[in-house]
Amino acid sequence: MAEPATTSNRMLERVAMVLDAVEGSSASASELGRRTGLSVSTVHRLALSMVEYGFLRRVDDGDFKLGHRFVRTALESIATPILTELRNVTGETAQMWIRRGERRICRVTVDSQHELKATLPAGSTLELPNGSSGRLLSHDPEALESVEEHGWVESVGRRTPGLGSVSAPVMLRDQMIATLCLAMPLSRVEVSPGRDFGENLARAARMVGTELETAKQL
Amino acid sequence: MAEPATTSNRMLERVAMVLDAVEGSSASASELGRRTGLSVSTVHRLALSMVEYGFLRRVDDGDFKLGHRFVRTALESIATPILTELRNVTGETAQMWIRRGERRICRVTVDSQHELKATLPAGSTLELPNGSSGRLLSHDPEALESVEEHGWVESVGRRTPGLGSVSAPVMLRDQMIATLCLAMPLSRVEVSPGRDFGENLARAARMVGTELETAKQL
DNA sequence: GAATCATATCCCACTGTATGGGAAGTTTTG
DNA sequence: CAAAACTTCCCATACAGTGGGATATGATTC
Repeated sequence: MAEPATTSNRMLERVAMVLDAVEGSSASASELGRRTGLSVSTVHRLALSMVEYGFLRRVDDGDFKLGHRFVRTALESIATPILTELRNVTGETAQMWIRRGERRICRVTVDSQHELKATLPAGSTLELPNGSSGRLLSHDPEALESVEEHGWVESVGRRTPGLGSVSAPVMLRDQMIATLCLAMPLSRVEVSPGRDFGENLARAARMVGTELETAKQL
Repeated sequence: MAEPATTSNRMLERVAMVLDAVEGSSASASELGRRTGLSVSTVHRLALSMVEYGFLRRVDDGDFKLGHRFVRTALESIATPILTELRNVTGETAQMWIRRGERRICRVTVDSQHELKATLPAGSTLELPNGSSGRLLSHDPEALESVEEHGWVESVGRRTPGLGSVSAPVMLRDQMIATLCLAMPLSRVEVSPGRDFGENLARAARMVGTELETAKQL
C-alpha cells in the first residue's frame, strides 16, 4: 500500500543529528562522525555547509559548535517581534543596538519595505558617537536630556547625510541595556524623526524592557 | 578551472530561507512561498519536515513559527555547557530546574553516561515540595538554611527511593531564578550527595549566575 | 447562497543533488 | 621518527527532492 506523503527528510534528519551532537559540547569533524554514525566525509562536508548558513560555527581548534542562529539572547527573542510590529506600523527600518566597549552593534534589524530605505545588516558595528543610538549608548548628556523630556532622541544627518533616526532606550532595572531605533530617509520625515515616530518607538522600547523583566522573573 | 569543493547546500539554503522568512513573524505555507520564492508545494512539504525536526512549529491557525530549537532563553544557553562539564566531572545526571507557580520544570538535562542513572527528559514538570530542587525552589526554610551553610541542599530518597540529589541555587541580583541539580542512584553515593558533589555543583551554579550577569550587562 | 479567490495538501514523472570509500596531506601522539 | 588520528577533497554512483498540476476546503465577495 502506498504511504501517504511523508514529512521525513533525510537532509533535515542529518542536520538535526549534527545539531544534537554539538548541543552539549563542541565536536571535531571526526567526533561528529562518531556521535552521529555518519561517515566522516559526509559529516565534514555537511558541517562546513551548516557553518555557511549559520547553523554551526567553527572555533579555533577546528571544533564545531552551535551557530549564530541558536545563540540568541532573550533580549533578541523578545525584541524581534516588537521591532517587526514597529516596522509594520511606521513603515521604516527598525533596529536594536547594543554597546560593546567604544562601539555599537546592530543586534536585530527589520527592514523597511520601501524601495528607498535606511538599512544595515544585523551584526554591523559602528563607532559610538554619531547617530541617535550612538549618542544614547554613549550617554551623551544632550541625548539623555532629550530622553528625559520626550522619551526619545533624534538625529538628522549626523552620520549619514539624507538620513534621519530616532532612538529610545531599553531599560532593565534602571540600566540602559540596548536601544531601539527607527531609521529613515529624510524625504519621508514630515516634522522630524522624533516628532513623527518617537512616541511609537518609546512605547516599543518600554514594551521590550517590560517583557524582559517579566521573562527574568521566570 | 574546477571549483574547489563547495560548502553550498541547496537544502540548507532553503531551510535557512524559511527560517529567515519566519524570523520576524509567523507565516502560512502560501506566505512562506511568497517570502522565499519557492513553489508552494515545495515549501509546504519542507515546512512540515522542519516541524518534525524541531526547526519550526505550527500554531493553531496553520502558521509556522520558529521551533523549539530556537526558543531558548539566555539562561538555558549559558547553563547547558556548564551542566555538561559538571556531568563530565561528576559522572552524574546534571539538570536545571525552574519554578512555575506551584510546580517545577526541568529546563535542561544532561544525562549521566552510566547504565544505571537518574534521568527525566527536559520539559518534565514535578510538584514542588519534594526533591532537593523542589525544596529549594519552594523556599523551604531548612533548604535555605542548608544553602546558607553549605551552598547546597541535598535529598535522599525523598521523592524516589534509591535516588539521591543535591541542588544549588542560581542567583541573579539576589533572586533565585533557577536551580542546578545533580541526581544519582544512592549506590554511587559515598558519604552523601551533598558531601560528595555539593562543592562542584555550587561552583557551577555560581558560574551560571555570573555569566548571566555578564551577559545582562551586554 | 453562489461564484470567485485563496489556501492546504498531495501525487508522481523527472531532475539533479548528496553520498562515502578512498586517497593525500597535516597534525598529534608515543 | 613512525604510527595513529584527523582534515580535506575527489568523483562514480545512488537516490532523494522538485514543482506543476489536481483536488479539497475555507474565506471572501456580491
